[in-house]
Amino acid sequence: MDNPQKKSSSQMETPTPKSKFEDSPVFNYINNLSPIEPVKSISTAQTFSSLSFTSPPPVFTSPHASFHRESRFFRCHYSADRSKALDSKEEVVASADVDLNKDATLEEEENEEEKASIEASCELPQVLKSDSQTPDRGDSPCAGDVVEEVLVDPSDTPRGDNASSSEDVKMSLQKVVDAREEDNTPGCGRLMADASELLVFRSPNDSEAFRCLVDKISSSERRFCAGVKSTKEQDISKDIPVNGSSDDNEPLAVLPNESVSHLHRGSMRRRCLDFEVPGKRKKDIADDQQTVCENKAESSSKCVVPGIGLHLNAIAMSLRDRKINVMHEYSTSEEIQMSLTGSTTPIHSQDTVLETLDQAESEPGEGQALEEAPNALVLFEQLNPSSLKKKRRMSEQAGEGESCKRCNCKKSKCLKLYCECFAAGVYCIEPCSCIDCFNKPIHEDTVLATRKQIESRNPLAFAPKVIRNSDSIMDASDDASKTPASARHKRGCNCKKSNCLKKYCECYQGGVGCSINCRCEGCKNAFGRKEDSLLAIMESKQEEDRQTYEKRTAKIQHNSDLSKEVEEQNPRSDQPSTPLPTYRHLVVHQPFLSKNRLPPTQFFLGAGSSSLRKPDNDLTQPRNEKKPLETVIEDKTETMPEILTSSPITTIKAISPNSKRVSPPQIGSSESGSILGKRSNGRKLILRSIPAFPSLNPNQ
DNA sequence: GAGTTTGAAACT
DNA sequence: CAGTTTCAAACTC
Repeated sequence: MDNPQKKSSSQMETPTPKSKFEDSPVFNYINNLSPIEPVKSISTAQTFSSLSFTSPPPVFTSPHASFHRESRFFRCHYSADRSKALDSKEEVVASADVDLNKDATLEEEENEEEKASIEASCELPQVLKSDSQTPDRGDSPCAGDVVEEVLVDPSDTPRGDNASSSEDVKMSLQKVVDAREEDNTPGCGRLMADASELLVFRSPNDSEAFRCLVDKISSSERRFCAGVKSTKEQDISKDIPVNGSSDDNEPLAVLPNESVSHLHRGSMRRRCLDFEVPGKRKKDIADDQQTVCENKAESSSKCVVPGIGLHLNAIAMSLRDRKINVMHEYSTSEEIQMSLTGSTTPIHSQDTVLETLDQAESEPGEGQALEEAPNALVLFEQLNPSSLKKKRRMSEQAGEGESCKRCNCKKSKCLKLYCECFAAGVYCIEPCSCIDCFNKPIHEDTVLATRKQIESRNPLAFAPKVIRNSDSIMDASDDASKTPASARHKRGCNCKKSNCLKKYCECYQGGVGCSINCRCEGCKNAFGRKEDSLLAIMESKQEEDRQTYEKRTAKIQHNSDLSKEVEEQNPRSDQPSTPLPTYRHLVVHQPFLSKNRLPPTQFFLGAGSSSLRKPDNDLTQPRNEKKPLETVIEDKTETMPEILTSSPITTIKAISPNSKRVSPPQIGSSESGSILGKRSNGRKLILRSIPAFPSLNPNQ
């Protein structure tokens, strides 16, 4: 803690380069906008890396799916806080230097206090425990641990008192900074950065903490952070520099405290905490607002949310469930916002984002994860509700006496998805009632290996089970988004007896309606029945079809008119005489598409070709159908102009899906009798005809 | 708190 | 891929 020398020595290298970045307004701006960037850049840029990198991939990367979502989310909050921070940024830096000494003296005291408070809380034990339990990692203690503690702190502190909580956070941050100063360990910086960002996101209240952290960091690494950090709170002490999370590539010093954890562990724990924290926070908030005095509840609240997947699922559910009530209980919108934006979720999201990012990069194939990410707000909702849910559950099950209960595994050793903690990507903690639990930092290797194994089996095993439709995805089917079931369960449920009206149903539990993917029987899901979703899809499909049809017809007519004009103007012997070639050409193109993707039957049935698409990833069939259809249609429309230009009108007519409308009697002359016949029916016919073409062409 | 029900996860 | 078993949460009493 006391050695500025160490830090200075270790940090010296980085500062100069960083300062450059920091100086650039663009860099700052980017940082403000997306916390992810800075962190990532750090990790990559870092030379220390090994540690920093190792941490992310591990077990608790599960949240990956939410990547986009979170990024967006962050942006929102971030921007808010950051804008403020930007203003004060310079001040902060300056102040940081000044405060550095001051903070150092106070840090130890604060640390002790924090520890005490943390220990008191349910989760805290876990963190500390993990540290103590896992001496093996002790080699590389890093700020990450501290960060975790910090995160825990907020949750621990009763929410009612924002100021107090923020103070705690601050304290913890300072602590982190101190530790960091002391620590030379490389790679920790990243964690720090994450933590700082997380904190920022966490809640407006925490901003103070941020500042503190920044101050310290800046003090220790002023050059480093100077440009980067940023967020300062408007109201509260502006002097405190907000830390640029990004900054901290520097090696972190080893933490003297027990709390100091190894790098890996730090990351692991941090994640765990992240998940939990949100829940805690929310719960705390709710408690505070509802009843200031519910101390017991606090403990339970601390225990909060188990896992991402569960979170997501449970969240929505909990929201709509009773938990919603809790939300409403927030006296002011501000509070809600705080809880949503600032408080816990952000942290999750942060981690999630990072993890997601990593995964996304590593796993290009997982579009789902990205798709899932869509709405930060949604994520919030999900996360918060889950926390609420958890809270409720804990309070109910555990009762007040028991702090927090989480999993209750007896045979799975908490190394299977049966375990809520494991599934959520978090370590089991004391509140868990599990037996022979291996889901602990001590068994990190085992946990990672198991997780890896499970992921190998199912890459999305740790992804959120409930997928919110992203805008992009939804675009085609806005209707779906409008429907109550804009979000869907990843795989759908398989309920037989619960009618999707109980939490046995994952869809219901996740607060989402059942979808095509569900194999449930007698679905009565309050959030949307499977049948409803089907109907909605059909309707949307029809609507789309109608629109596309209209568009097409209009286009076709327009094209036909043009072509006619062209013909009249330039009567060519070539093309007019040989409509077939062009025709074929077109045909080939279209047929190919249709052939590959759409079975003729589908076309017939699904008049609404494109509309079918369902927002959710799930609808395998609808999606497939839709895609092909869309492509076909587009191709047709797009190709039309070419055809027109190069070929006679007749060909165009024949080709056009709308041909029936265009209804050119002339075409009949050409070879494609079959085509014509098909054509007569309009779109469907055309599509159907498409497949035939390929075969014809070769022969001819 | 114990027992039952339920459906996901895991296994075959 | 389907059927069965295992598992732990959700639920009931």
